[in-house]
This record gives sequence, C-alpha cells and structure tokens, in this order.
Amino acid sequence: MSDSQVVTRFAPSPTGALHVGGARTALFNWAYARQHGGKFILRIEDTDRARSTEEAMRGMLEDLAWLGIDWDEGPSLVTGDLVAEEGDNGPYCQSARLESGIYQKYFDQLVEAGRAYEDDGALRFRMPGTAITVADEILGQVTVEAEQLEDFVIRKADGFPTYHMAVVVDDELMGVNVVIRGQEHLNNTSKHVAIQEALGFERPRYAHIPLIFNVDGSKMSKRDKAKAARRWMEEWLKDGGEERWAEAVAGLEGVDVGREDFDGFMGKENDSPSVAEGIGVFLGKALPEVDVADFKESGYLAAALCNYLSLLGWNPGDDLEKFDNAFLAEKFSFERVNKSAAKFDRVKLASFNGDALKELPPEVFATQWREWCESSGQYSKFAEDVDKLGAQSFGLLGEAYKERAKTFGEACEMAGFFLADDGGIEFDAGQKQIRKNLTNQAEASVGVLEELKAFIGGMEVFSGEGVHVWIKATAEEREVNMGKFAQPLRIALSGTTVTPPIDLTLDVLGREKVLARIEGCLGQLKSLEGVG
RNA sequence: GGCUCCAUCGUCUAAUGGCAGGACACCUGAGUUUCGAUCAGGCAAUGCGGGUUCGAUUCCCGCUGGAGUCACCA
Repeated sequence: MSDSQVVTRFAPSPTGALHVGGARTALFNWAYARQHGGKFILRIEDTDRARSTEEAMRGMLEDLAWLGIDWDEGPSLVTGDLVAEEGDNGPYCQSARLESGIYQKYFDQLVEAGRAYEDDGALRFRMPGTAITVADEILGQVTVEAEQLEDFVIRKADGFPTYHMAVVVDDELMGVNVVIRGQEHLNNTSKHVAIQEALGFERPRYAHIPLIFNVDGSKMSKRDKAKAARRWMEEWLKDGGEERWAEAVAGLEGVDVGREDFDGFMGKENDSPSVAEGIGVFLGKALPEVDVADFKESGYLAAALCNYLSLLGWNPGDDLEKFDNAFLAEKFSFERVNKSAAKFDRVKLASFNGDALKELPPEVFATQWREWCESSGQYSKFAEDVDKLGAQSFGLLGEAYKERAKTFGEACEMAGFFLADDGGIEFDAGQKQIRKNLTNQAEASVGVLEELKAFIGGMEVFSGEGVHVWIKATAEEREVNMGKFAQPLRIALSGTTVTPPIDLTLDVLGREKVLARIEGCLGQLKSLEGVG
C-alpha cells in the first residue's frame, strides 16, 4: 500500500468500562480512517499490570461493536470468552508485545545513542535541550520551550515500557500516521515527538480533540454515580434520625450491601459502585450514565448515542443535527472540530433518543424493545408479563410508547401499570390532576364509574373502540365533554392521568382487568368519602 | 504555583471584518379524552479593558475566568 494511506487507531487502557469520551475518540478516529479509505486499528494499552483486566478489554470490544464502530486490525471477540487477533502488525496488546521483546531494541538504541540512562532501576529518556513545536491539526502551532522539557522514565523498574515509550514505538510499527486523541494528551506530545526524533521515526499528524465534562463543569467519571447516590441518600436521611438510618441499613442489606460498606460510603471513605447501585435500587432511582454500557442498559439506541457524541466538538457546518455514522464518516474534518471543551447534556441526548425511537417503524420498535428487555437485568421479566396480557400486546404497547418514551427503560416504566396487580392500582388523592378529574366531585365520579362498569359488563363483544364510541355518544347526549367519563376511567385503570389513548389501553387490559380495576377504584373512592 | 490550551443564549453550537442563526431545556398558546406525544409562537448569548478599522463577536495586546498537565497511570 502507498505511504500516504491514512492509518488511525484507538488505544484504550482496559482498566474499566468504555467511557463516552473514549467512545467519541474512537468514533472520530474511525470516521477519519473510513473517509480516507484508510485503516483503523484497535490497540490495547495494558502496561499498567495492576489495573488492567481482560474482562474490561472484552467489555470495550463489545461496546465498540455495539456502537457500530468496526476496526481493521486488533483483538476481536470470537465467541464467549475467546479473543482472537486480526491483522499483520500484532500482537495488539502491549503486554503481549513486551513478551515478544519488541521494545528492547529501541531501549538499546536510545542508550547507545546517549539518549537514555539508568536511574534507580528505571530507564530515563534525555530531552534534547531544544524547544519542540507541534503543528496540531485542530489547535495550530503549540511550542514548549526547552527548559520546560524534563527527562522522563521510558522503562519502569519492572521492565515494562511506560505509556510514552510504548505509544511511540507501537504507532511507528503499526504505521499509524494520524493520532486523534483527547486534549489531556496535549502536554505529552512533546515527549512523544522527542522520542520519535531520537529514534528516527516519522512524526504522525496530531489532532487533539476537546474534552467532555458534566453539565456542572466537573469531570465525567465513574465517581459521578457514587456522588449522586450519596446525595440522594443524604436527602432521604435528612432529619430522619436514627430510625431512618436503621431503615436504610436494613433495606440495603436486602440488596446485599453490608453495613460497614455503607457507613464508609456515606463517610466518603469509599466510592464503591456496588453500594451506589444498591442505593439506587433501594431508593428507586436510576444512577447517572457515564459509560457506554450504562446508556445501553438504560435503553438508549447506539445510533442516537453516536449522533449526539459526534456533535460534541464537531458539527457538519449547517443546521443539520440528525445523522448517522456513515454521514459522519463522509463529512468529518479537523477544520470543523472545536477547540473548547463541551459539556455532556443527558437531557439533550434523551431528546435525540426519543426522536430516534419515533423514527423506528412500529414493528421494529416492538422487536428491539423486546430484545432490550430480555437482555436487561432490570426488565427481563417485563417481556414475559406483557405477553401474558395477550398476543398482540407488545405491538400495541410499542405503538403507544414509541411516540412517548425517550428510552426503552422509560417505556417500561410508563407501561408498568398494565402489568400491576389489579388490586395494586391506586390513585394518589393528593395529586392535582387526580383531584381535578376525580376526587373533587367524588359523588359524580362514583356515578360515572358505576355507569361505565354496567356498560362494559353488559357489552356483547368487548372492545376499546366500543367503549370509546359509547363514551362519546353519552357525553354528547348530556352535553358534557368526554373527559368527564374518560378521565375517571383512565385513573381507575392506571392510577394516573397519563396513559396511551383510552381505547388502546382498554384493549390491552381486556374486559376482566378493566372491570376489576374499576371496582377497585370505586372501593378506594368510597373509603375516601367515608373517612373524609 | 510553572507550563499549555480554551472563552457566542442555561447547555450543544452556526456565522462573518458588515442584521448574531439553529438544536436541547424553559415559558406561552392551539389542538387533543389526558399527556412527558404533536403544532405554532416566545425568552435567552458574543466575559472585561484597550488597540487596528468607516465598521470588531471576528484580527492584535492585556486582564479575568475555566480546563489540562507537571508519576516508575495511561
């Protein structure tokens, strides 16, 4: 192949799950390679033996694939636990590269040339004593003066190359000629360039992309989950005294969180993800998503995540915002990459995802929703339960919720009332909409529900459409609007004033459940009256 | 603190040496049996101070502010 073929790479450390920032870096590298008909390589930088795990590596491969990012060389997931490698420049894990002795030659070369020296068991690189200027594709000329350049370690006492050494040698050996990475690496670039020059390597083109932060300006990290959980728990515990604390401890034991861990967590001695998770379950709150896998678990579409991520620091230049990865690959350019950091706005992402869900054909939505439920820890039972309601239930619910929900998870939440025990449907008499539509005229509401019950019970063939027609006709006859009938019915069936259209809601539930829930609501209403 | 990078609505961003546009969020209205769905409208920004210029958000300088980095982590 010609020398000018573009070769990019994504080189994560497998020390945890794939972060959205990493995902965007991968996406831009992928897009640039695809646009130029070049190669995109995946390399695993596991020189930190203490923190790297194979499990994390597998998770990253899965997440990348889920996002629709494919690589030409690098480790690939075969089946189950098996990891194979594809490409002629392997191995692609730095630990394996070290074993094969790849780096030794370059250490020797630097020592012989007087550019590296022993220092307390480690090997240190000697800086050249001149200023180094890098022409960044995004930031322009960046110069670091000679006096700022200090000698640094390139081989640790344990024999492992440091990141700086490994990255330079591996990029050279793999033919990488375009390096797209986060701005946190900008200060490292002079080190890398210095090694390249000492070794006679070609300097790749560098493009440092802006960082991604939380909306409040803090760094996005796994700790966000712990911080959110701790805040919720503090709020919940507030003014609750010993009793509340005891209740929390007992509740958390139910989700396998020990008392000591919990104490330490609240005392900020640890940020244990499992304690955070447990608090989330206990309080019924969803932890903020940080990793790609979190967004998948919450029911986001990979396409919407990629779309949103692409727009953080880059844009196509016109008002177009909705596009796919193929479009990004076609249009991406360094010229249109921003220099300033971006804040990650989950609300806007949710909006993008909701729009993407609406675009799906109903049957595709139903299929994907079901598949997502089945693979989800939290909602795996949901699909089964929906099926029990009737053969077409998933399709019907899909039609209703693909317009309303922003994520698959939210669709499950919203549809939850369909699956509840008929006896478990209760309205909250304190809620404004409920008071307005039901309890403020309790007597009339009882009358309406009794009428509905009689009509539905007496229908020859039950259908939501039939009930809808009857409500409409009766309302017209009495010169009241349909809400007088429909709203109490809706509350009786769901406990809320927000459901899909009433006929669809009736059809999914079926006559038996409808009657049972009306009965239950009447009971609740009457007991309220009795008390009041 | 040293060095480096950055600075447009609350957030993501567009524009250009010449009317600061779009999206999310928010507010209002319409419609709807309800709505977090839909439609229509609205609010909202060039950090501050100098300079160059007929004209600066844009170019230059200073200030302020934010971020990154200063490991035998990557």
